[in-house]
Amino acid sequence: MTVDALVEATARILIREGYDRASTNKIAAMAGVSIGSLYQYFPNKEALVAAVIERHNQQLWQVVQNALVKVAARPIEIAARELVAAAIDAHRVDPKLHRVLAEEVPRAGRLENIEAVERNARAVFRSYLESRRSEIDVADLDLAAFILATTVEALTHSAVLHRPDVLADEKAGAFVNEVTGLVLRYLRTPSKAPVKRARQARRSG
Amino acid sequence: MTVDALVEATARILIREGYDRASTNKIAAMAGVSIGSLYQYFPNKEALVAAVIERHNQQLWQVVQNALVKVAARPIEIAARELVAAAIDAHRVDPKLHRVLAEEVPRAGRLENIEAVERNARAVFRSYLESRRSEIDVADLDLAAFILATTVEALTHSAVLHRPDVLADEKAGAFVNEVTGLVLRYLRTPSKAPVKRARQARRSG
Amino acid sequence: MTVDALVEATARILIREGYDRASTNKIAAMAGVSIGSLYQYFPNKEALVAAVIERHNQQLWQVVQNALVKVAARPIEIAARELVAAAIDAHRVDPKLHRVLAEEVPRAGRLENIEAVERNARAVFRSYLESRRSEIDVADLDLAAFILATTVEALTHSAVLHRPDVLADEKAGAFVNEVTGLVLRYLRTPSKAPVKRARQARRSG
Amino acid sequence: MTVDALVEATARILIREGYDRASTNKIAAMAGVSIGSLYQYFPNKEALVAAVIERHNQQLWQVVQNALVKVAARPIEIAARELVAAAIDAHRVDPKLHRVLAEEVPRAGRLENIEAVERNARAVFRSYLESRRSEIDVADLDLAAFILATTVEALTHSAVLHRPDVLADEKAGAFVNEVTGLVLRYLRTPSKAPVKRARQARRSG
DNA sequence: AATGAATGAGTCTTCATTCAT
DNA sequence: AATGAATGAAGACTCATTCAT
Repeated sequence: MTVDALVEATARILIREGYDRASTNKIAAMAGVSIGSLYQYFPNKEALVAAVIERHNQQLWQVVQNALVKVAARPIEIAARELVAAAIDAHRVDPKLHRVLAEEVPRAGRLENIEAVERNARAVFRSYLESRRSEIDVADLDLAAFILATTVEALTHSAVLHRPDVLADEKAGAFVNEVTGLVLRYLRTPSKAPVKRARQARRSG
Repeated sequence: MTVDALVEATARILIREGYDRASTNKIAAMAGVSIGSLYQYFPNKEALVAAVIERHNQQLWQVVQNALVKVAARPIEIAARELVAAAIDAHRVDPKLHRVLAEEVPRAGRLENIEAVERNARAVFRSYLESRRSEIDVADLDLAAFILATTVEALTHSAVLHRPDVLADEKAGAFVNEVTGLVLRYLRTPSKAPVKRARQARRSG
Repeated sequence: MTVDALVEATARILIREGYDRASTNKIAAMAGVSIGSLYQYFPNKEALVAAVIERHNQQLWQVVQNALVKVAARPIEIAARELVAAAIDAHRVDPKLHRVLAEEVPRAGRLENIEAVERNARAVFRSYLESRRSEIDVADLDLAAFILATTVEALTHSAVLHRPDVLADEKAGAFVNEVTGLVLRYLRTPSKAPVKRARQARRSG
Repeated sequence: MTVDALVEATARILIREGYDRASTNKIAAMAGVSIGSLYQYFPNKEALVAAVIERHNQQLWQVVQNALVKVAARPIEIAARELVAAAIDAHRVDPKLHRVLAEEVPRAGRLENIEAVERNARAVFRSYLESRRSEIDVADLDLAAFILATTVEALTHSAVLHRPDVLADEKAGAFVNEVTGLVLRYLRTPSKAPVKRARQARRSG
């Protein structure tokens, strides 16, 4: 299928050349398709990249979705660990592409959906927390969902993309343990009274 | 003079147009300087953006540095809260610029130093943890430093850049509390035994 | 089509403007083609000029080649005259272009083949001399080939490009006679003993 | 003297960079002078190059002139050899610069005097031939002067600039012998009757 | 549906030259 | 006299996009 070849070629070129050196001509060439055909299926370059994002998101979502389903009825201890592992797997789907999408593609126009998966995951994760309300000890469920989703995404992203050492065979388990522990302690330990003289975050110019 | 105007103009254009629509001609125009003058001070576009990154990093570092100094001899409870607040302040130095640098500028060639501050902060933060070794309960100090620095960066980044609601005047305190709590519980609560049937993160293709 | 138009336009612009005022934009305009099309067929300006040189050399070579073939089996007296005439004809193929190529185009990179024809001609001419070894009286065939080829090239070049008077209808015959005479006397007259007190060419700094 | 430094720097840059990569800024820098000062002494780049040509021609002329004076009253056998040697010496004054001037500098505007020396030499040489009219056997003195001057220039130019092998210590004498022989035979041997069926040089398009 | 030649606005960059100090 | 910051026209080249076939 021409469309598939083009999306695949776009992904490969994005990885090889980076976002701003990726040209539609190179993409068409790599797809083994004429530039004319490219424009028969995609109105412009943005749409091409959007399709890549779409496809990549779909794949990530699959991984996360699977984990969420599997874990839906399990207690938090199990769920946390499983979801952390799933987050790592998700980042491993196509790390190089993920890096380019995360670090180079401008979130403008049709391309603003790069973070769609994260939003999705956040929402579904919030639902999960809600269903486990009794087991956890947090004041603001929304805030907790935001904090945990962001944290787990950042840690697994960073580990997979920038710290391969942390995920080396013999250490990966420890990493998962640590992140899981971070999550669980946050959800279950009653926080101590806030420090008295605590200052608020200052406003800057 | 001219150099400053150019760096400032570059930052403004990056914000207004994004990385790949930022042209040296627009930058020169915005700086009120001829294109020739631009090239008298900067060998190419990359160098201009590198200077912006340099300057931005300097400013961020100032903020983080100040907090670290102030907190160097204080107990973790205080330090954690202070550093979270500092991380928020740092992200508030120039959030729009920070967003472009984080999301659009390719880390290639001279531009790979975008994350220099993060590396710096991570290292200095690790030193701090080391000095407080007795107060904390973690197995691997390096790993803990990586986890906490990444977490705090991600949370404050995300809050400042994407979730202004979370930092609204009446809620900012709660956010800082939560993040601080996340950090402290991680550092002080002995983790429970890992879940028995826990699976390791799977290797992907 | 387009390629030919571009090469032709390049030649015309080279003649009209000289090498360093010849711009790819002017060339495209003169060819009645967009600048984009120009770069679809030629990777850069150098390649365009190289194509002009190639084409010009081809034409020159045709002329010289024809003469050499016609003369291959003839005695020196005939051959010399014929080749001198051919050299004149060759320089008349496109004298203005020839002047620019000879005097302005830097022999660098892909452009170093400007003198390809001369090298060719020298080699084939040497072969001819070899085949006529018995009729001629020179010590060093290589040296003789170099001397005669250089001489005839220079004289016909100079006459065609700078001394039209010398080639005026009623005088052209005399010029050919003279050059032919120069060549034949060199090839056939045993040189007298070199002057006794002759000094060698001095080395310079 | 600033002027001298500039002319010298221009020559050096011409050699190092070629004509069209030679910029006034580089020249000023190499001369250790500000670009402003450069324009205090030379109205434009052309004038600078003209000065280099001027100076180079002066030096060449010196060499040729000396030889001509020394030889003025000597018989042709001596003179020919001496002048050939002088021509070699002249080309050795600054061969690299000579090459650039000969092959890259456009003979336009003020720069058309590149060949001034050759014209000079031709004229003076003609005078010499005239003074030796009785010793030589040529029909047209002008033509003979043109032919010999062009020939000797071309051969010594080519040898010095492109065929160092021909001027290697042990072979230089042979080269001078050959060229001298070429000249003398041309001047003294009565030419045989022109070949009967000789065709004239054809007119080309 | 597919092709690929053609387009031309727009990009980065150079460089001869000016002029206020 | 000297400086060198500033200028901006102009050049080489790229690339998203169109359209006739």
